[in-house]
Amino acid sequence: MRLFNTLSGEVDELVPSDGKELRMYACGPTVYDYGHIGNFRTFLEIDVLRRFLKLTGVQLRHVMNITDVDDKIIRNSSAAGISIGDYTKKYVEAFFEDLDALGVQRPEIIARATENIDRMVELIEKLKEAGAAYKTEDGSWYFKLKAFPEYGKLSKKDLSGMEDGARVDVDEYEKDSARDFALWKAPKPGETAWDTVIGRGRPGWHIECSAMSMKYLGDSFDLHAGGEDLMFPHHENEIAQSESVTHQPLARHWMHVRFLLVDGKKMSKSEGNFYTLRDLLLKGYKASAIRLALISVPYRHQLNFTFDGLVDATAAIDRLRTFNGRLTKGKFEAGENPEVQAAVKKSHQDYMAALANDLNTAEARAPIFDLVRLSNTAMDQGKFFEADREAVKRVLADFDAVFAVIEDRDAEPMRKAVEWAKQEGREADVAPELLAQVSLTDDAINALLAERDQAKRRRDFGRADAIRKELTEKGIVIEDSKDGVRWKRK
RNA sequence: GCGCCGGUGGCGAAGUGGCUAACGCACAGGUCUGCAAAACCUGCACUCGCGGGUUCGAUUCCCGCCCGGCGCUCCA
Repeated sequence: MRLFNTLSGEVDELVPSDGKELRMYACGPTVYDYGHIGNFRTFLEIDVLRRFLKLTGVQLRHVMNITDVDDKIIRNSSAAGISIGDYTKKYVEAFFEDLDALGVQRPEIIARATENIDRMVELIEKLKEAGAAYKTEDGSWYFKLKAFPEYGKLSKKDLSGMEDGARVDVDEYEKDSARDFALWKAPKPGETAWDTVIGRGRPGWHIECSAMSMKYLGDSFDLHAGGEDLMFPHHENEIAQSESVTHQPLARHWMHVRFLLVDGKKMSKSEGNFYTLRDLLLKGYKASAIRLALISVPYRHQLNFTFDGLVDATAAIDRLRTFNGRLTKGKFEAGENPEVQAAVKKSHQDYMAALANDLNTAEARAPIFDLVRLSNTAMDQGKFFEADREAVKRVLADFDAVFAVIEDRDAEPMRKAVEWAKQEGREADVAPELLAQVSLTDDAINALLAERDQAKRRRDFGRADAIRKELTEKGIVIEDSKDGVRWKRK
Protein backbone atom coordinates (compact mmCIF):
# COMPACT_ATOMS: atom_id res chain seq x y z
CA MET A 1 0.00 0.00 0.00
CA ARG A 2 0.96 3.63 -0.32
CA LEU A 3 1.13 5.82 2.75
CA PHE A 4 2.20 9.40 3.24
CA ASN A 5 5.63 9.53 4.84
CA THR A 6 6.32 12.60 6.93
CA LEU A 7 10.05 12.04 6.63
CA SER A 8 10.17 12.07 2.84
CA GLY A 9 7.21 14.40 2.47
CA GLU A 10 5.73 12.04 -0.10
CA VAL A 11 3.34 9.17 -0.42
CA ASP A 12 5.63 6.16 -0.30
CA GLU A 13 5.12 2.46 -0.65
CA LEU A 14 4.89 0.83 2.77
CA VAL A 15 6.51 -2.59 2.80
CA PRO A 16 8.30 -4.70 5.39
CA SER A 17 12.02 -4.19 4.93
CA ASP A 18 12.67 -7.88 5.54
CA GLY A 19 9.89 -8.86 3.17
CA LYS A 20 8.00 -10.74 5.86
CA GLU A 21 7.00 -8.83 8.93
CA LEU A 22 6.17 -5.17 9.17
CA ARG A 23 7.68 -3.74 12.29
CA MET A 24 5.93 -0.67 13.59
CA TYR A 25 5.91 1.46 16.69
CA ALA A 26 3.04 3.69 17.67
CA CYS A 27 3.08 6.07 20.58
CA GLY A 28 0.50 5.12 23.17
CA PRO A 29 -1.18 7.02 25.97
CA THR A 30 0.12 8.73 29.03
CA VAL A 31 -2.15 7.22 31.62
CA TYR A 32 -2.91 10.14 33.90
CA ASP A 33 -6.62 10.44 33.03
CA TYR A 34 -9.38 8.95 30.89
CA GLY A 35 -8.79 9.07 27.17
CA HIS A 36 -10.60 11.70 25.13
CA ILE A 37 -11.90 11.41 21.61
CA GLY A 38 -8.85 13.20 20.23
CA ASN A 39 -6.64 10.47 21.65
CA PHE A 40 -8.91 7.87 20.19
CA ARG A 41 -8.95 9.34 16.71
CA THR A 42 -5.24 8.60 16.57
CA PHE A 43 -5.58 5.09 17.94
CA LEU A 44 -8.49 4.42 15.60
CA GLU A 45 -6.61 5.56 12.52
CA ILE A 46 -3.66 3.41 13.48
CA ASP A 47 -6.11 0.56 13.97
CA VAL A 48 -7.45 1.15 10.47
CA LEU A 49 -3.92 0.93 9.17
CA ARG A 50 -3.20 -2.28 11.03
CA ARG A 51 -6.44 -3.89 10.04
CA PHE A 52 -5.93 -3.01 6.40
CA LEU A 53 -2.38 -4.31 6.41
CA LYS A 54 -3.57 -7.57 7.92
CA LEU A 55 -6.33 -7.78 5.35
CA THR A 56 -3.74 -7.56 2.60
CA GLY A 57 -1.78 -10.37 4.23
CA VAL A 58 0.98 -8.39 5.90
CA GLN A 59 2.33 -9.79 9.15
CA LEU A 60 2.70 -7.25 11.89
CA ARG A 61 4.91 -6.65 14.83
CA HIS A 62 3.31 -3.59 16.31
CA VAL A 63 4.57 -2.11 19.54
CA MET A 64 2.67 0.42 21.59
CA ASN A 65 4.10 2.05 24.66
CA ILE A 66 2.24 3.08 27.76
CA THR A 67 3.74 6.06 29.48
CA ASP A 68 3.08 5.31 33.10
CA VAL A 69 5.53 7.74 34.62
CA ASP A 70 5.65 11.44 33.86
CA ASP A 71 5.25 14.80 35.56
CA LYS A 72 1.46 14.77 35.61
CA ILE A 73 1.31 11.23 36.94
CA ILE A 74 3.78 12.05 39.68
CA ARG A 75 1.94 15.21 40.58
CA ASN A 76 -1.53 13.62 40.61
CA SER A 77 -0.51 10.47 42.44
CA SER A 78 1.28 12.34 45.16
CA ALA A 79 -1.70 14.65 45.51
CA ALA A 80 -3.84 11.54 45.97
CA GLY A 81 -1.31 10.08 48.38
CA ILE A 82 -0.81 6.86 46.43
CA SER A 83 1.98 5.27 44.45
CA ILE A 84 2.21 5.97 40.74
CA GLY A 85 1.46 2.30 40.09
CA ASP A 86 -1.76 2.45 42.06
CA TYR A 87 -2.64 5.71 40.39
CA THR A 88 -2.11 4.58 36.81
CA LYS A 89 -3.69 1.15 37.21
CA LYS A 90 -7.20 2.54 36.93
CA TYR A 91 -6.45 4.54 33.80
CA VAL A 92 -4.60 1.73 32.09
CA GLU A 93 -7.60 -0.51 32.60
CA ALA A 94 -9.97 2.20 31.43
CA PHE A 95 -7.85 2.78 28.36
CA PHE A 96 -8.06 -0.82 27.25
CA GLU A 97 -11.73 -0.98 28.02
CA ASP A 98 -12.22 2.06 25.80
CA LEU A 99 -10.16 0.52 23.02
CA ASP A 100 -12.31 -2.59 23.23
CA ALA A 101 -15.46 -0.51 23.04
CA LEU A 102 -14.19 1.17 19.89
CA GLY A 103 -13.05 -2.08 18.32
CA VAL A 104 -9.38 -1.14 18.35
CA GLN A 105 -7.25 -4.24 18.11
CA ARG A 106 -4.40 -4.79 20.51
CA PRO A 107 -0.90 -4.32 19.19
CA GLU A 108 1.27 -7.41 19.32
CA ILE A 109 3.42 -5.87 22.04
CA ILE A 110 2.53 -3.42 24.76
CA ALA A 111 5.51 -1.90 26.51
CA ARG A 112 5.33 -0.03 29.77
CA ALA A 113 7.81 2.67 30.60
CA THR A 114 8.22 1.68 34.24
CA GLU A 115 9.16 -1.84 33.21
CA ASN A 116 11.95 -0.68 30.95
CA ILE A 117 13.89 1.78 33.04
CA ASP A 118 17.04 -0.34 32.75
CA ARG A 119 16.91 -0.10 28.96
CA MET A 120 16.63 3.64 29.12
CA VAL A 121 19.56 3.90 31.48
CA GLU A 122 21.63 1.77 29.13
CA LEU A 123 20.73 4.02 26.24
CA ILE A 124 21.67 7.14 28.16
CA GLU A 125 25.03 5.59 28.94
CA LYS A 126 25.56 4.89 25.27
CA LEU A 127 24.62 8.44 24.44
CA LYS A 128 27.16 9.62 26.95
CA GLU A 129 29.84 7.46 25.29
CA ALA A 130 28.84 8.92 21.95
CA GLY A 131 29.27 12.40 23.34
CA ALA A 132 25.60 13.24 22.98
CA ALA A 133 24.58 13.31 26.64
CA TYR A 134 25.77 15.20 29.64
CA LYS A 135 24.94 15.35 33.30
CA THR A 136 24.19 18.58 35.12
CA GLU A 137 24.98 19.47 38.70
CA ASP A 138 21.60 18.47 40.04
CA GLY A 139 21.96 14.96 38.60
CA SER A 140 19.78 15.35 35.51
CA TRP A 141 20.93 14.26 32.08
CA TYR A 142 20.38 16.16 28.87
CA PHE A 143 20.73 15.43 25.20
CA LYS A 144 23.23 17.66 23.49
CA LEU A 145 21.56 18.91 20.36
CA LYS A 146 24.79 20.12 18.85
CA ALA A 147 25.85 16.48 18.68
CA PHE A 148 23.08 15.73 16.18
CA PRO A 149 23.25 18.02 13.16
CA GLU A 150 20.29 16.36 11.46
CA TYR A 151 17.94 17.51 14.19
CA GLY A 152 14.75 18.83 12.64
CA LYS A 153 14.71 16.57 9.58
CA LEU A 154 11.34 15.06 10.41
CA SER A 155 9.41 18.23 11.21
CA LYS A 156 11.41 20.19 8.64
CA LYS A 157 12.52 22.71 11.19
CA ASP A 158 15.70 24.61 10.79
CA LEU A 159 16.91 25.29 14.26
CA SER A 160 20.32 26.59 13.25
CA GLY A 161 19.10 30.14 13.63
CA MET A 162 17.91 29.59 17.15
CA GLU A 163 20.04 31.55 19.50
CA ASP A 164 21.14 29.88 22.64
CA GLY A 165 19.86 31.59 25.69
CA ALA A 166 17.19 33.52 23.88
CA ARG A 167 14.39 31.91 25.80
CA VAL A 168 16.04 30.06 28.61
CA ASP A 169 13.77 28.61 31.20
CA VAL A 170 14.99 29.78 34.59
CA ASP A 171 14.64 26.29 36.03
CA GLU A 172 16.94 24.89 33.44
CA TYR A 173 19.84 27.28 33.65
CA GLU A 174 22.26 24.40 33.91
CA LYS A 175 21.69 23.22 30.38
CA ASP A 176 24.39 23.95 27.84
CA SER A 177 21.81 25.08 25.34
CA ALA A 178 18.20 26.09 25.76
CA ARG A 179 17.04 23.51 23.23
CA ASP A 180 18.73 20.56 24.86
CA PHE A 181 16.12 18.24 26.23
CA ALA A 182 15.97 16.04 29.30
CA LEU A 183 16.92 12.38 29.12
CA TRP A 184 16.80 11.79 32.83
CA LYS A 185 15.37 13.99 35.55
CA ALA A 186 16.82 14.21 39.03
CA PRO A 187 14.05 13.85 41.61
CA LYS A 188 12.73 16.65 43.68
CA PRO A 189 12.21 15.72 47.33
CA GLY A 190 9.55 13.07 47.77
CA GLU A 191 9.21 12.27 44.08
CA THR A 192 9.17 8.77 42.66
CA ALA A 193 12.65 7.82 41.55
CA TRP A 194 14.82 4.88 40.54
CA ASP A 195 18.36 4.28 41.78
CA THR A 196 20.53 3.52 38.78
CA VAL A 197 24.12 3.62 37.64
CA ILE A 198 23.58 7.03 36.12
CA GLY A 199 22.13 8.33 39.36
CA ARG A 200 18.83 8.57 41.11
CA GLY A 201 15.91 9.89 39.10
CA ARG A 202 13.32 9.14 36.49
CA PRO A 203 13.28 9.07 32.72
CA GLY A 204 12.52 12.02 30.52
CA TRP A 205 9.52 11.57 28.29
CA HIS A 206 11.27 10.85 25.00
CA ILE A 207 13.81 8.28 26.07
CA GLU A 208 11.27 5.52 26.69
CA CYS A 209 10.24 5.31 23.06
CA SER A 210 13.81 5.14 21.82
CA ALA A 211 14.72 2.45 24.33
CA MET A 212 11.62 0.34 23.88
CA SER A 213 11.42 0.53 20.12
CA MET A 214 15.03 -0.60 19.99
CA LYS A 215 14.31 -3.44 22.38
CA TYR A 216 11.37 -4.86 20.48
CA LEU A 217 11.97 -3.80 16.90
CA GLY A 218 15.70 -3.39 16.55
CA ASP A 219 17.82 -0.40 15.67
CA SER A 220 15.89 0.46 12.54
CA PHE A 221 12.33 -0.48 11.72
CA ASP A 222 9.60 0.08 9.13
CA LEU A 223 7.05 2.51 10.50
CA HIS A 224 6.61 4.88 13.37
CA ALA A 225 3.19 6.43 13.96
CA GLY A 226 1.48 8.88 16.26
CA GLY A 227 -0.52 12.06 16.53
CA GLU A 228 0.67 15.09 14.60
CA ASP A 229 1.58 16.91 17.78
CA LEU A 230 4.20 14.29 18.53
CA MET A 231 6.14 15.07 15.39
CA PHE A 232 7.85 17.88 17.21
CA PRO A 233 9.47 17.63 19.60
CA HIS A 234 8.77 14.06 20.68
CA HIS A 235 9.57 12.16 17.51
CA GLU A 236 12.35 14.51 16.59
CA ASN A 237 13.91 13.80 19.96
CA GLU A 238 13.46 10.07 19.55
CA ILE A 239 15.30 10.26 16.28
CA ALA A 240 18.12 12.22 17.88
CA GLN A 241 18.45 9.78 20.76
CA SER A 242 18.30 6.63 18.71
CA GLU A 243 20.27 7.65 15.69
CA SER A 244 23.09 9.19 17.70
CA VAL A 245 23.76 5.67 18.96
CA THR A 246 22.77 3.44 16.04
CA HIS A 247 23.69 5.69 13.09
CA GLN A 248 20.76 4.16 11.24
CA PRO A 249 17.35 5.62 10.52
CA LEU A 250 15.12 4.96 13.52
CA ALA A 251 12.18 4.35 11.20
CA ARG A 252 11.97 4.52 7.43
CA HIS A 253 8.37 5.59 7.35
CA TRP A 254 6.58 8.06 9.62
CA MET A 255 2.82 8.43 9.86
CA HIS A 256 1.14 11.30 11.66
CA VAL A 257 -2.56 11.53 12.36
CA ARG A 258 -4.09 14.97 12.17
CA PHE A 259 -5.76 16.52 15.18
CA LEU A 260 -9.49 16.69 15.40
CA LEU A 261 -11.57 19.76 16.16
CA VAL A 262 -14.78 19.75 18.13
CA ASP A 263 -17.42 22.15 16.85
CA GLY A 264 -14.77 23.83 14.77
CA LYS A 265 -12.37 24.47 17.61
CA LYS A 266 -9.49 22.71 19.17
CA MET A 267 -10.79 20.58 21.97
CA SER A 268 -9.98 21.95 25.37
CA LYS A 269 -11.48 21.83 28.79
CA SER A 270 -11.74 25.60 28.95
CA GLU A 271 -13.71 25.72 25.69
CA GLY A 272 -16.21 23.26 27.12
CA ASN A 273 -15.84 21.02 24.09
CA PHE A 274 -13.77 18.32 25.72
CA TYR A 275 -15.16 14.80 25.59
CA THR A 276 -13.91 11.50 26.82
CA LEU A 277 -15.24 8.38 25.17
CA ARG A 278 -17.23 7.71 28.32
CA ASP A 279 -18.92 11.10 28.13
CA LEU A 280 -20.27 10.22 24.71
CA LEU A 281 -21.37 6.71 25.63
CA LEU A 282 -23.32 8.09 28.57
CA LYS A 283 -25.10 10.48 26.26
CA GLY A 284 -26.36 7.41 24.44
CA TYR A 285 -24.14 7.43 21.36
CA LYS A 286 -23.04 4.03 20.19
CA ALA A 287 -19.39 3.11 20.26
CA SER A 288 -19.65 1.98 16.64
CA ALA A 289 -21.01 5.39 15.60
CA ILE A 290 -18.12 7.09 17.34
CA ARG A 291 -15.73 4.76 15.59
CA LEU A 292 -17.23 5.39 12.17
CA ALA A 293 -17.41 9.16 12.69
CA LEU A 294 -13.76 9.25 13.68
CA ILE A 295 -12.43 7.10 10.86
CA SER A 296 -14.56 8.29 7.96
CA VAL A 297 -12.45 11.37 7.42
CA PRO A 298 -9.02 10.34 6.11
CA TYR A 299 -6.34 10.51 8.79
CA ARG A 300 -4.37 13.30 7.14
CA HIS A 301 -7.31 15.67 7.19
CA GLN A 302 -8.57 17.70 10.04
CA LEU A 303 -11.76 16.17 11.33
CA ASN A 304 -14.45 18.37 12.81
CA PHE A 305 -16.22 16.29 15.41
CA THR A 306 -19.88 17.20 16.02
CA PHE A 307 -22.91 15.51 17.47
CA ASP A 308 -24.58 15.84 14.09
CA GLY A 309 -21.74 13.81 12.69
CA LEU A 310 -22.42 11.14 15.28
CA VAL A 311 -26.10 11.03 14.34
CA ASP A 312 -25.07 10.77 10.70
CA ALA A 313 -22.73 7.88 11.45
CA THR A 314 -25.42 6.13 13.47
CA ALA A 315 -27.81 6.28 10.52
CA ALA A 316 -25.17 5.02 8.13
CA ILE A 317 -24.42 2.07 10.40
CA ASP A 318 -28.12 1.30 10.70
CA ARG A 319 -28.35 1.10 6.96
CA LEU A 320 -25.43 -1.30 6.76
CA ARG A 321 -26.69 -3.46 9.60
CA THR A 322 -30.22 -3.60 8.25
CA PHE A 323 -28.87 -4.69 4.91
CA ASN A 324 -26.60 -7.23 6.54
CA GLY A 325 -29.59 -8.68 8.37
CA ARG A 326 -31.55 -8.93 5.16
CA LEU A 327 -28.59 -10.58 3.50
CA THR A 328 -28.05 -13.09 6.28
CA LYS A 329 -31.62 -14.00 7.08
CA GLY A 330 -33.21 -13.68 3.67
CA LYS A 331 -34.17 -16.70 1.60
CA PHE A 332 -32.73 -16.78 -1.87
CA GLU A 333 -33.00 -19.29 -4.65
CA ALA A 334 -30.02 -21.09 -6.06
CA GLY A 335 -28.18 -19.34 -8.83
CA GLU A 336 -26.57 -15.99 -9.42
CA ASN A 337 -27.21 -12.66 -11.04
CA PRO A 338 -24.34 -11.65 -13.35
CA GLU A 339 -25.02 -8.00 -12.66
CA VAL A 340 -24.64 -8.50 -8.94
CA GLN A 341 -21.53 -10.57 -9.45
CA ALA A 342 -19.96 -7.86 -11.59
CA ALA A 343 -20.86 -5.20 -9.05
CA VAL A 344 -19.36 -7.26 -6.26
CA LYS A 345 -16.10 -7.52 -8.11
CA LYS A 346 -15.91 -3.82 -8.89
CA SER A 347 -16.99 -2.78 -5.44
CA HIS A 348 -14.33 -4.90 -3.80
CA GLN A 349 -11.62 -3.65 -6.11
CA ASP A 350 -12.52 -0.02 -5.59
CA TYR A 351 -12.73 -0.51 -1.86
CA MET A 352 -9.29 -2.07 -1.59
CA ALA A 353 -7.76 0.43 -3.98
CA ALA A 354 -9.06 3.38 -1.97
CA LEU A 355 -7.56 2.08 1.25
CA ALA A 356 -4.31 1.18 -0.46
CA ASN A 357 -4.11 4.78 -1.56
CA ASP A 358 -3.00 6.41 1.67
CA LEU A 359 -5.95 4.99 3.61
CA ASN A 360 -8.66 6.96 1.87
CA THR A 361 -11.46 5.79 4.12
CA ALA A 362 -13.96 8.30 2.75
CA GLU A 363 -13.49 6.99 -0.74
CA ALA A 364 -13.48 3.38 0.44
CA ARG A 365 -17.00 3.68 1.87
CA ALA A 366 -18.58 4.66 -1.41
CA PRO A 367 -18.37 1.34 -3.29
CA ILE A 368 -19.73 -0.48 -0.27
CA PHE A 369 -22.83 1.68 -0.14
CA ASP A 370 -23.16 1.36 -3.90
CA LEU A 371 -23.20 -2.39 -3.53
CA VAL A 372 -25.76 -2.22 -0.76
CA ARG A 373 -28.14 -0.23 -2.93
CA LEU A 374 -27.64 -2.44 -5.95
CA SER A 375 -28.20 -5.57 -3.88
CA ASN A 376 -31.31 -4.16 -2.21
CA THR A 377 -32.73 -3.33 -5.60
CA ALA A 378 -31.98 -6.81 -6.89
CA MET A 379 -33.64 -8.34 -3.84
CA ASP A 380 -36.71 -6.15 -4.26
CA GLN A 381 -36.96 -7.36 -7.84
CA GLY A 382 -36.39 -10.99 -6.92
CA LYS A 383 -33.18 -11.07 -8.90
CA PHE A 384 -30.84 -11.88 -6.05
CA PHE A 385 -29.66 -15.42 -5.54
CA GLU A 386 -27.77 -17.68 -3.19
CA ALA A 387 -24.41 -17.21 -4.90
CA ASP A 388 -24.96 -13.46 -4.81
CA ARG A 389 -25.51 -13.63 -1.09
CA GLU A 390 -22.21 -15.39 -0.59
CA ALA A 391 -20.32 -12.98 -2.83
CA VAL A 392 -21.77 -9.88 -1.21
CA LYS A 393 -21.12 -11.31 2.23
CA ARG A 394 -17.45 -11.65 1.41
CA VAL A 395 -17.24 -7.98 0.46
CA LEU A 396 -18.98 -6.91 3.64
CA ALA A 397 -16.61 -9.11 5.61
CA ASP A 398 -13.63 -7.32 4.11
CA PHE A 399 -15.27 -4.00 4.79
CA ASP A 400 -15.87 -4.92 8.40
CA ALA A 401 -12.36 -6.30 8.74
CA VAL A 402 -11.22 -2.69 8.60
CA PHE A 403 -14.19 -0.52 9.52
CA ALA A 404 -15.55 -2.94 12.14
CA VAL A 405 -19.00 -1.39 12.52
CA ILE A 406 -21.44 -3.82 10.96
CA GLU A 407 -21.17 -6.56 13.51
CA ASP A 408 -23.07 -5.16 16.46
CA ARG A 409 -20.90 -5.07 19.58
CA ASP A 410 -22.49 -1.96 21.01
CA ALA A 411 -24.49 -3.41 23.88
CA GLU A 412 -21.53 -4.33 26.06
CA PRO A 413 -19.82 -0.91 26.06
CA MET A 414 -23.17 0.72 26.80
CA ARG A 415 -23.82 -1.53 29.72
CA LYS A 416 -20.30 -1.05 31.06
CA ALA A 417 -20.46 2.69 30.69
CA VAL A 418 -23.67 2.86 32.69
CA GLU A 419 -22.17 0.60 35.34
CA TRP A 420 -19.09 2.76 35.49
CA ALA A 421 -21.16 5.92 35.82
CA LYS A 422 -22.93 4.41 38.80
CA GLN A 423 -19.65 3.51 40.43
CA GLU A 424 -18.24 6.95 39.85
CA GLY A 425 -21.36 8.68 41.11
CA ARG A 426 -22.07 10.09 37.68
CA GLU A 427 -25.47 8.51 37.25
CA ALA A 428 -26.94 11.94 36.63
CA ASP A 429 -24.89 12.13 33.43
CA VAL A 430 -26.53 9.07 31.93
CA ALA A 431 -29.09 9.87 29.25
CA PRO A 432 -32.58 8.79 30.42
CA GLU A 433 -33.26 6.81 27.24
CA LEU A 434 -30.05 4.93 27.82
CA LEU A 435 -31.03 4.02 31.36
CA ALA A 436 -34.43 2.85 30.14
CA GLN A 437 -32.88 0.85 27.36
CA VAL A 438 -30.25 -0.79 29.51
CA SER A 439 -32.90 -1.84 32.01
CA LEU A 440 -35.10 -3.33 29.29
CA THR A 441 -34.15 -6.97 28.75
CA ASP A 442 -34.49 -8.87 25.51
CA ASP A 443 -37.09 -11.10 27.12
CA ALA A 444 -39.22 -8.13 28.10
CA ILE A 445 -39.01 -6.79 24.57
CA ASN A 446 -39.96 -10.11 23.04
CA ALA A 447 -42.92 -10.41 25.40
CA LEU A 448 -44.21 -7.01 24.32
CA LEU A 449 -43.72 -7.90 20.68
CA ALA A 450 -45.69 -11.11 21.15
CA GLU A 451 -48.51 -9.12 22.67
CA ARG A 452 -48.35 -6.68 19.78
CA ASP A 453 -48.55 -9.54 17.34
CA GLN A 454 -51.69 -10.83 19.05
CA ALA A 455 -53.23 -7.39 18.92
CA LYS A 456 -52.45 -7.10 15.24
CA ARG A 457 -54.03 -10.46 14.52
CA ARG A 458 -57.30 -9.33 16.01
CA ARG A 459 -56.82 -6.05 14.13
CA ASP A 460 -56.56 -4.07 17.33
CA PHE A 461 -54.17 -1.57 15.81
CA GLY A 462 -54.65 0.88 18.63
CA ARG A 463 -53.08 -1.52 21.12
CA ALA A 464 -50.40 -2.60 18.63
CA ASP A 465 -49.36 0.97 17.96
CA ALA A 466 -49.32 1.79 21.66
CA ILE A 467 -46.81 -0.98 22.23
CA ARG A 468 -44.71 0.17 19.33
CA LYS A 469 -44.76 3.69 20.70
CA GLU A 470 -43.73 2.54 24.14
CA LEU A 471 -40.79 0.61 22.73
CA THR A 472 -39.79 3.46 20.46
CA GLU A 473 -39.59 5.77 23.44
CA LYS A 474 -37.19 3.33 25.05
CA GLY A 475 -35.00 3.30 21.98
CA ILE A 476 -36.28 0.08 20.43
CA VAL A 477 -37.06 0.26 16.74
CA ILE A 478 -39.50 -2.20 15.22
CA GLU A 479 -39.58 -3.36 11.64
CA ASP A 480 -42.37 -5.58 10.37
CA SER A 481 -41.49 -7.75 7.41
CA LYS A 482 -42.72 -10.80 5.59
CA ASP A 483 -40.34 -12.93 7.65
CA GLY A 484 -41.74 -11.60 10.92
CA VAL A 485 -40.94 -8.70 13.16
CA ARG A 486 -37.39 -7.46 13.67
CA TRP A 487 -36.23 -5.09 16.36
CA LYS A 488 -33.06 -3.32 17.26
CA ARG A 489 -31.75 -0.99 19.88
CA LYS A 490 -31.43 2.46 18.44
C1' G B 1 5.57 37.10 12.79
C1' C B 2 7.36 32.37 10.45
C1' G B 3 5.67 27.57 8.59
C1' C B 4 1.73 24.19 7.14
C1' C B 5 -3.33 22.54 5.81
C1' G B 6 -8.16 23.47 4.11
C1' G B 7 -12.53 26.45 1.82
C1' U B 8 -16.95 21.34 -3.15
C1' G B 9 -25.10 20.85 -2.56
C1' G B 10 -28.72 22.01 4.01
C1' C B 11 -24.56 19.04 6.74
C1' G B 12 -20.20 15.56 6.44
C1' A B 13 -17.05 14.37 2.49
C1' A B 14 -14.37 12.08 -2.19
C1' G B 15 -12.44 13.35 -6.68
C1' U B 16 -10.53 14.85 -11.68
C1' G B 17 -6.99 19.44 -16.74
C1' G B 18 -12.23 17.82 -20.77
C1' C B 19 -17.15 11.37 -19.32
C1' U B 20 -24.04 13.13 -16.31
C1' A B 21 -18.81 16.43 -9.70
C1' A B 22 -18.65 9.80 -5.82
C1' C B 23 -20.64 8.24 -1.22
C1' G B 24 -23.24 9.03 3.57
C1' C B 25 -26.82 11.97 6.33
C1' A B 26 -30.96 15.29 5.95
C1' C B 27 -35.11 16.98 3.06
C1' A B 28 -39.36 16.61 -0.80
C1' G B 29 -42.57 13.51 -3.94
C1' G B 30 -43.79 8.45 -5.29
C1' U B 31 -44.04 2.72 -4.77
C1' C B 32 -44.84 -0.84 -0.82
C1' U B 33 -47.47 -1.11 4.15
C1' G B 34 -53.58 -1.43 8.43
C1' C B 35 -50.35 2.79 9.81
C1' A B 36 -45.24 2.91 10.33
C1' A B 37 -40.33 1.14 9.73
C1' A B 38 -37.11 -0.98 6.20
C1' A B 39 -36.30 -1.05 0.95
C1' C B 40 -36.61 0.94 -3.90
C1' C B 41 -37.54 5.03 -7.60
C1' U B 42 -37.34 10.36 -8.61
C1' G B 43 -35.71 15.19 -7.20
C1' C B 44 -32.01 18.15 -4.49
C1' A B 45 -24.22 21.76 -6.57
C1' C B 46 -25.44 24.40 -15.04
C1' U B 47 -21.26 24.33 -10.21
C1' C B 48 -16.61 23.32 -6.74
C1' G B 49 -14.34 30.80 -1.37
C1' C B 50 -13.24 35.61 -4.46
C1' G B 51 -10.30 38.05 -8.40
C1' G B 52 -6.74 37.43 -12.19
C1' G B 53 -3.46 34.27 -15.28
C1' U B 54 -1.74 29.73 -18.14
C1' U B 55 -4.61 26.53 -21.60
C1' C B 56 -8.54 24.85 -27.18
C1' G B 57 -10.57 23.80 -22.21
C1' A B 58 -9.66 24.54 -14.85
C1' U B 59 -13.29 22.91 -9.50
C1' U B 60 -8.57 20.46 -10.64
C1' C B 61 -2.09 24.16 -12.51
C1' C B 62 0.08 29.39 -11.21
C1' C B 63 -0.37 34.36 -8.66
C1' G B 64 -2.98 37.63 -5.34
C1' C B 65 -6.85 38.32 -1.79
C1' C B 66 -10.54 36.87 1.88
C1' C B 67 -12.12 33.21 5.50
C1' G B 68 -11.29 28.90 8.79
C1' G B 69 -7.92 25.64 11.30
C1' C B 70 -3.18 23.89 13.04
C1' G B 71 2.11 24.02 14.46
C1' C B 72 6.34 27.06 16.29
C1' U B 73 5.65 25.36 24.71
C1' C B 74 2.86 20.27 27.50
C1' C B 75 -0.76 17.80 24.33
C1' A B 76 -3.27 12.16 20.30
